[in-house]
Amino acid sequence: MTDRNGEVRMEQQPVTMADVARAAGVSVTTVSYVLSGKRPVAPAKRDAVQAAITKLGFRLNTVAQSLRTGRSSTVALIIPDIANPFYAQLARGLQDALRPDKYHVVVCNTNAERAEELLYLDDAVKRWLDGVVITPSWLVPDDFDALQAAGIPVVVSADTEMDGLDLVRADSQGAIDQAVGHLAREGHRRLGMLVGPAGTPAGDPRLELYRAAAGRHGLDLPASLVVRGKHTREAGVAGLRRLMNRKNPPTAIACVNDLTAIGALEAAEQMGLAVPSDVALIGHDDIEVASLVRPRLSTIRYPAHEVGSACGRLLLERIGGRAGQAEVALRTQLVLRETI
Amino acid sequence: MTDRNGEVRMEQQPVTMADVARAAGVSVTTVSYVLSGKRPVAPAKRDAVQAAITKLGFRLNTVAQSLRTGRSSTVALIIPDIANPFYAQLARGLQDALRPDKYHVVVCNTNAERAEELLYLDDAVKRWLDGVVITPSWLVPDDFDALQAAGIPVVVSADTEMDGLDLVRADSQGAIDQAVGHLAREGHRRLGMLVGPAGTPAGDPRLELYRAAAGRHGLDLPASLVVRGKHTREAGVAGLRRLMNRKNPPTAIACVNDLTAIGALEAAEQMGLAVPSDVALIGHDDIEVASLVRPRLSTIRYPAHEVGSACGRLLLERIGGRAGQAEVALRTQLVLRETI
DNA sequence: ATGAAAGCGCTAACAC
DNA sequence: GTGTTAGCGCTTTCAT
Repeated sequence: MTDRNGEVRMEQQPVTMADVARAAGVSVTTVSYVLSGKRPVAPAKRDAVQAAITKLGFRLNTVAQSLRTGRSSTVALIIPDIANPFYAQLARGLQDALRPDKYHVVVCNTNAERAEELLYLDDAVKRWLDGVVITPSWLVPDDFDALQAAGIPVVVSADTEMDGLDLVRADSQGAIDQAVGHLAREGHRRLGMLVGPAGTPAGDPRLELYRAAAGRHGLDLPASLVVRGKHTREAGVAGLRRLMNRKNPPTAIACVNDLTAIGALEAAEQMGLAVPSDVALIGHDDIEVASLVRPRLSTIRYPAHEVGSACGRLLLERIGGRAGQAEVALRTQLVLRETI
Repeated sequence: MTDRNGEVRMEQQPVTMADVARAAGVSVTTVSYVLSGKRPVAPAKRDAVQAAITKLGFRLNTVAQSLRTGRSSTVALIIPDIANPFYAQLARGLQDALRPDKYHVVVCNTNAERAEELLYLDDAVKRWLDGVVITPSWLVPDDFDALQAAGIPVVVSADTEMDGLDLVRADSQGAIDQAVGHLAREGHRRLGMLVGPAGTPAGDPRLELYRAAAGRHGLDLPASLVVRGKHTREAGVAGLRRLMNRKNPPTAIACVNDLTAIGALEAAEQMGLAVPSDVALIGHDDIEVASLVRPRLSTIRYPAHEVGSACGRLLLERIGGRAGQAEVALRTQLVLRETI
């Protein structure tokens, strides 16, 4: 390699503990213990070691440490897409919770594909990661067997329980009920929904919640008015078009998240439909853009950053060895803006 | 730990290569080579090894591999904040470029603080990361000496060259010139700017570009009209307020990025100022929300995803051992919407 | 309070 | 084509 002046430079040999020990006139054991503080060291030697460390520019080799201890100080965050603002916020929350303990977090994008999810789980055991937090799109509990066998704690962030795994969720039931109640009062009778694939954590739970609320408030949410798709803006535009082109379209549409709702908003505008007078629209998550679009999106606030940090704290407990299954449920909240 | 049924379960011993070798009746060398393919192995033994691997559920221990080879297959992405959509996009681009090679990327949020930046750089050498891509807020070339000494490739994503380091940038000069030209034609004469701290890669370059363009087109960009701050929405609202409360306010404001521009937009609305008739506003980056706010934000498109993947490709080259300094410059482009 | 030494699981000379 | 073996740099038991 070349340095800043274009001259060839040797890569320096890394300085090891043995080097420090030699320079300080002590054993590597002593060096190790001044670093870890796990056993008392005579002040004189302590100082000698510190001096040698700074003089030589020694840095503890974390991978050797990991090989020895079996702990890597890194956790994986496995999500559909970091470019989705919801997950970016969640990632931030997780990292904030983990930083005091100096964990690294590697973020893994699955594009909501099962193969990718599996691959990253496998990676986690191969790399001896200390934990994983995941928002699964297609995984079932059995898929985590290898992790469990390897003793790697998993916390899942999802709406719905995954048999035996730690869970961080937000309970949207109350907020959804309120939203649907509001719709009913506004005179809506036919509700449509844009949601994820059937049979997945990303598809069923929110739909069920809306279905139940619709029943309670006397709205119709017929199967013909639920359209399945990805959780993207594009899916939102496609979804609204399909719904509003039905012979008997809904007057209100619930969207699985804000991204799809925003797509729906665009599509409505393109079709010349006014929101909420021609179609009411409701999102989920309350990502930042929700309040930036016009009309401002009514949505169900799902606190991504808090979810992330809750996942982090739970993970830390598990890594620390505290066993047992936990389910932490965050508060969700209807935020009424201009689209319903 | 407890398994899904609540029963206590032992953590299984990891299966090692030695186990596989024993089961297959070969040496660990052979196992290693069937895995790496770095030397031919007799088909019969190959099959025996494969069989043993699947039978025992063996997984290569990556950290042992790293200790031995000195390569960790992970790189760091060091940025101010993953919750900023621009960086989230960049992260995605980087990951997409790196995935075929199975690199892990750990994302590190610095909050644009020098201490954090330094800390993560140090981490990179301690963990023997294979490379780092960074958008520095405060670092100077000397800060990278330890990485260079350790032979860890660095690519920086910034507007301005950092002496001796690989750089991925976009050249905004042309687009900024166009934007300012447009402003001049619209009759603007006093231009203000919201920008980062002086003396930093986040502060100076874009300001200089605007200053030069202003000069060329006969606009004034006096020091009294440049306000320094963070690159956040909040800084945007504060900034616009300060500027528009001057005795002699600007008629147009250039913002260092879209987030601040959006903050400015909000502040303008709150102050009852119409955009662009009372103040024209221009952003930078063209993150997704730019086209979602009303009025739609005119901005300079800086392709985050492409930048990220360019960083990834460059890093791969360097890790592969190709030396030399590169500077890749992406295309930037004025996108005219409704705010200027 | 300190040190010697045995590995953690793997790779890659170096023999054969 | 295959195996033996010496480490990579650290932690930690065991002895002193």
